[in-house]
Amino acid sequence: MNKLRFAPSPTGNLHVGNIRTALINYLLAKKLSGHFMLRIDDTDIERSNLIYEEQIKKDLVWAGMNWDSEVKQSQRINKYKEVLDLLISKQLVYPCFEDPEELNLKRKAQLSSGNPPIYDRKSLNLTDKEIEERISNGKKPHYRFFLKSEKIIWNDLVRGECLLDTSSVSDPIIVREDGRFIYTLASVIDDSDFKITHIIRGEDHVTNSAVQIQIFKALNSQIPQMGHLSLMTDIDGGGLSKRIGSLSIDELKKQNIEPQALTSYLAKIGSSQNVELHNSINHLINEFDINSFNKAPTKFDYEFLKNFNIKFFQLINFNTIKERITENKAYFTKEFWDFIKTNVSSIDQIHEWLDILYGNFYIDKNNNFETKNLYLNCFPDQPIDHLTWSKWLENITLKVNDKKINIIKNIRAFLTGKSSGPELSSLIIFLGKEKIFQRLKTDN
RNA sequence: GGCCCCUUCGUCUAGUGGUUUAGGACAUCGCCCUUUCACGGCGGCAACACGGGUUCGAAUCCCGUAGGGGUCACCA
Repeated sequence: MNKLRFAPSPTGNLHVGNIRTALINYLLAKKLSGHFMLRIDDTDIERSNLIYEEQIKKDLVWAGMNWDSEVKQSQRINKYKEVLDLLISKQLVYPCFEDPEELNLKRKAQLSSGNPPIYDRKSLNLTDKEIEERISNGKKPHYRFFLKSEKIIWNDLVRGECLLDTSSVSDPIIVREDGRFIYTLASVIDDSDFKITHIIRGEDHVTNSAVQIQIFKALNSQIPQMGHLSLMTDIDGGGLSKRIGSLSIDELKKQNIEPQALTSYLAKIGSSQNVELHNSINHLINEFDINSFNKAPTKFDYEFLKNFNIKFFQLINFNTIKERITENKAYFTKEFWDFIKTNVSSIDQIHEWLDILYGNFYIDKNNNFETKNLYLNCFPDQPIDHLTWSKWLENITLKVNDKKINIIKNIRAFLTGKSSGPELSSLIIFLGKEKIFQRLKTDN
């Protein structure tokens, strides 16, 4: 059974980068007829917040992703402790006593003298006696995983063969001084216990992955297949993280970006597949190909998305869009949709047109009522059909000396209060005689 | 600064030494359709980061330069 996971930390809201990772994991899981797990990585209790957790779930659902199982790292601490003890007994993990300031200072010194800021393993040389001494003095240890010096090679699902020399990396801290577990270890334990088969995440995790491969080995666990997506940048090529705030899912919703538009874009960007609109996420699953992704960083083009989002309304099918209608829903028929869809670019606009045609739409009375009256008198005295419009227009032109285009503009304004919209020949049929008369009468 | 990755039209990309006047999609521009706007149809513009090699021949291989991204947390 193939099993993938999305593991957000509930320390903030989802942004486009996160949701792309979530989406690609989801799509690959479903493509492989596998299982998609949501794992809440809340080991950092200080920064984690239940509010974010709830919002993340809402956002995932909004985007059309449902998870098959869910787990929270904060509820697995006992398991982590067990594994830690095991690793300590195998001497793969060792206690350290430097405090953060000390490490920071050391790093800066290494950096300024042109050396890579790698931990010097000073605490590794501590004798048992020295360790006991520190502990009895009230000093609390944090723990590091001893990284064996080797070249780690894996066949990356998107980057091909990858190589990382662990001698260029510090022994990772896996337990903090206060006893809380760090992601590096917790994640491996979970991936191992829950039998995750594929780990797809951003390129920012490649070093982690190499380190974690060694931890998987230490735990005698099966190493999942790894895939590292290139990161998205902003349109100028700068890191996206710097502008996270403006690209939160919340903000996209406010900008009326439709979930299908977003996921259609995010599932294909950075790959060799063309961005096309899907009606349901199943289309995306069918087309998904992890091998089509490029190693080069991808620009997140918000203008593209906005434009694409407009197209959404031309291509989305009736049933999908109907679910989104909240007002005057009874009037939202297939006929109405086919009539209006090329003239709207947001749900709000659909609601507006429903109101114009069927609701208590208010029309400005500051119009020329002489003209209104004249037009009204020219209205063909017969049931409205597809010929009514040309007849009506003809009647008017016989009586007034005005360009047709002006008459058309006037009628559109009188009837809908707008300067553009769907063609009037159909519009008057939808509107009906009663409303037409009502809106042209000057004393209403 | 060390290490890793990347660099083809505005954007996402195809391209693995000759089939390439570098292909597609989206955007853009023009025309047609349309008694509005839009949709739709047709067409145009538009790119191999730079410099050296290797080769009969290089977007493609090698070296260098420049630029971008990532990472080097008691975050995930």
